[in-house]
Amino acid sequence: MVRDLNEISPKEPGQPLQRRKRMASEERKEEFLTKAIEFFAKEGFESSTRELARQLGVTQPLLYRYFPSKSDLISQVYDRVYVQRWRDEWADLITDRSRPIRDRLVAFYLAYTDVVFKDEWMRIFLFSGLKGVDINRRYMKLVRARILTPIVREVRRDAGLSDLEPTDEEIEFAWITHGGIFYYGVRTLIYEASVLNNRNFVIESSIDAFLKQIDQVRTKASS
Amino acid sequence: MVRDLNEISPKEPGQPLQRRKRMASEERKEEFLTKAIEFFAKEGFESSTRELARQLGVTQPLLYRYFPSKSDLISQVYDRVYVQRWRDEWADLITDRSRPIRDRLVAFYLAYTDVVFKDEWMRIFLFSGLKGVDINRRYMKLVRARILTPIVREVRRDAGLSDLEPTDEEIEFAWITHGGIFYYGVRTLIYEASVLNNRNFVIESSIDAFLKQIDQVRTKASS
DNA sequence: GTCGCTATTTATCGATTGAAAAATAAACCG
DNA sequence: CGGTTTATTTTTCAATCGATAAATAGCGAC
Repeated sequence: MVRDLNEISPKEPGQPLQRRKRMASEERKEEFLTKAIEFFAKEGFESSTRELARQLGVTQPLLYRYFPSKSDLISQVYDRVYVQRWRDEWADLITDRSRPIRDRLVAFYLAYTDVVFKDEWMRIFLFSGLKGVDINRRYMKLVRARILTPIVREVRRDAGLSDLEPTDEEIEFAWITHGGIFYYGVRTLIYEASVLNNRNFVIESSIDAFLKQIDQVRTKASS
Repeated sequence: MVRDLNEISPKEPGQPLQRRKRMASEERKEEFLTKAIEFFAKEGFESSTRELARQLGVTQPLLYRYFPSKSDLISQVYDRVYVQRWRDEWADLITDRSRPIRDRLVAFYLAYTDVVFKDEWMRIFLFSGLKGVDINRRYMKLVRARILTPIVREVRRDAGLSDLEPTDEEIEFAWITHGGIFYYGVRTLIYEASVLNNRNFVIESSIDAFLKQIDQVRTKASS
């Protein structure tokens, strides 16, 4: 029996009527991946492939033509969020010695939070962190190596020190400052519990407090 | 057919042999709830009641004698973690005017992190935050009302100000400081990515930075 | 037009899920 | 010992899960 696919009222009323739309393989995969990021960010990685397919307006087995398994799809979501949204230019903002150190740090955190203060990014980061996936820990190491260490080195240089090698205390204090800014994003985007909608204020205050305290942190470390 | 329950080698070898142990209803529920906190903290709330029962050494339907549904069990887990672990004495540490303000804030955060820097507490907080449950937002309001607002008021008083009413900027900056400390716990316990295992250093540096910056925050707000 | 490729749907499988109902037995009382 | 209570297990169900295989149809080539 031949079914009329353009039939307006399908047999199952709950089902969205499916008009087949053939898409080029590449852009279809792109569409799936983009939606998967949004979907898993909102619902968590335990959510079903059927629900994802439903929101895409396709059937669930079609996903398996583009991704061999659910966990493979999730891996590609991680890659999109963690790897592809990292900007190598961030390091340049920190080390641009033509500008005062405060300006550089503020400029960096404005650029950085432009990327990570997104609902999708934040939620996927938090979900994957709780799952203990490897990519999360690698991301933390990347932040330390490419952001925090350069920050501390530049601040040391700005203070006229010849030895630029950061101590553990300095790195930890840079982490704390970083965490304070990051957690503002979590409060704003996830918990909807921020008081002030002013990213500039948050970043400037945090950087100023960091710069005021870092000398003492350094002194304590050497004592 | 009568089965011998004391049989040493049961028919299904994978099954842990179940010797019925009748427990008083109250302590059984207590046992279930305690284990449920640990279990859901580790595995997430999407994990199955069967696996929880397996770890408890009982059958899955027995859980439903003590909790009407899975979501009810989860609610009671929330209550245990959020409500029952809150300490009213924390506020007293902040407002104890016989001590210098710095000592009070350090003492408070040592006491506070004694409770929340626990794997269970942290993970359940993060899981429930991502699920957007109401109790999470209520907790954030509690922190603001019972911790951050008193802190800012005491700092204002210490600075000799007559008006103790906090501005939004002050509360937000207190949140940032709080978040920096909190995020240290997340890094240590969840991401296993802390540099320094020294809670005293983290709290003292954070409080010192806070106290050095708060005047400027207050000035900017009034301008 | 019609033929071939393949994007898409249909149908289905085995495992797992939360939950209810019924059967069983441990503990207490007389 | 016999009887009652109820904690616990056994059995079972309907939904839902990730995944596979087969059927179907859109679309470009000729």
